[in-house]
Amino acid sequence: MSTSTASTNATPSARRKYAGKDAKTRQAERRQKLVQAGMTLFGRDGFAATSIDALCSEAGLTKRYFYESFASSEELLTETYRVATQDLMDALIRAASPHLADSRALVHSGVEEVFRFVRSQPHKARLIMIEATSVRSQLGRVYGKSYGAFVDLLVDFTKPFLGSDAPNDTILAVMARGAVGAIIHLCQAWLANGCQQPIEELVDGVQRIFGGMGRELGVPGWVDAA
Amino acid sequence: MSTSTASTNATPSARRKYAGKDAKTRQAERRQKLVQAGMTLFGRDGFAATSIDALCSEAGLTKRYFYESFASSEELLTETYRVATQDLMDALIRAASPHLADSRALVHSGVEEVFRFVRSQPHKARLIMIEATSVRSQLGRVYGKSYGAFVDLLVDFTKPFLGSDAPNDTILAVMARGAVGAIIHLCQAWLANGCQQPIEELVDGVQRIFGGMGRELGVPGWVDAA
DNA sequence: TATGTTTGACACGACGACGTGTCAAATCAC
DNA sequence: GTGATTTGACACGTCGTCGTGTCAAACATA
Repeated sequence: MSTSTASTNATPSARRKYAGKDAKTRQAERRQKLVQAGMTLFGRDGFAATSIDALCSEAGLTKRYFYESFASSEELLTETYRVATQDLMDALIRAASPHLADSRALVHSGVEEVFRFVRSQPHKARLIMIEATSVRSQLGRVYGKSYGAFVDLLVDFTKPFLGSDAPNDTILAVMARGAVGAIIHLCQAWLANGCQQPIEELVDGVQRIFGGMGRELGVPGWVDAA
Repeated sequence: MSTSTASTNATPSARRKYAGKDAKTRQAERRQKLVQAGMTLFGRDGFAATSIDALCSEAGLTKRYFYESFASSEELLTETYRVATQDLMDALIRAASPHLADSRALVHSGVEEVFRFVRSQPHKARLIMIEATSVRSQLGRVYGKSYGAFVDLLVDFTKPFLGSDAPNDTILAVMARGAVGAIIHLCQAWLANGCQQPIEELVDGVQRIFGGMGRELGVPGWVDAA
């Protein structure tokens, strides 16, 4: 498929090793390098301002190897976004899971982790929070799904604490979507200002929003607290 | 300025009327047409997918007149965004101002109006809610300012109702920013699904978020209500 | 009607990005 | 060492957009 020579087609010596690595391994490493370059450039300059040549240059590869792994610039963006989102999701779960029983600590640790993530990996964050919303077609669907995953995560974290008079799932979903949106937008504004505002202030504000929602939903830890 | 003939420069006969209209009037009308075309195309196809030729074609003008009013595609986008945002702001104030005394009605009318606006003018909404966040440089600043205006509006609407134990302005600003972000994100998701979900559900969810925040802030109408 | 301005249509060169192709150098297997 | 293959560098043609320029037709004024 790669070369036009019809004779050496199947797998005669395609498994040759280079640098002690399998052909498949090398290919995967190149792909990995491209995704990494995508993190840097898409996150720093934005999708529209990033050319395939620039990506290859950043990855230390040539265009040939770009098209080996991706059919278009947007395809790389989609994969890059997927990886970045997964990273955030992992970090979030890792930070929050020790506090599954305490709703206040759960919110605090989760929210704080998001802002920490944004500050420590601004490129990745920019990709997730800003660049993703803009690009149409392909990424649109991926973004929708991924965004929904965070909403679902929030709902899952919340459900165990819900009171008996909580609203139905539809309204709950709207609230969760709004809550995720609030955090995303705070991150966007924060990034736009170079993450200058102290994290504590942001966490405090978000926690009050969540606190209000917690009261609204009859979550035990919130209803009586000041 | 327009032609290079240095002789007819000042205002010898530049005030000639065409179609019964002043030169300045015609120029303003052309500019207006371009802004309208920007609403349609930027809002429908996105900034990246909209060429200057397409804008001129949509406006029924030629490129000459584009550069007469704008130096670049992004300059038109900025102006288009400014107008669209102003429209939303006006609609919002118009809908909310009859209910300045009743915090519940204020929130309900305001939030409902936003969703109504989005559904009735999806292009404009897409421009405000989605396209604006993506484009860098010029628009970045305008977006920040405009977004801040909505946040300020919300704070202004809220302040009269605040209890004595309300948090300081910094935290209040974070909460307001988050609240605006929640609405924007709900609109984004709503738009992505073709505005299928009933407005009442969205309004209900947002109102519960605001309700929680109202309780958190000690707003009279919210603290005791179910 | 005659004149000069405004307008619209379109052509032009420049530029950058894309996707493909070529070719020599580096590298491994035998 | 020899041959085959992977790799990197780069050239090429194509395309779309940009910004400017040209030119004839339409039109208002005298």
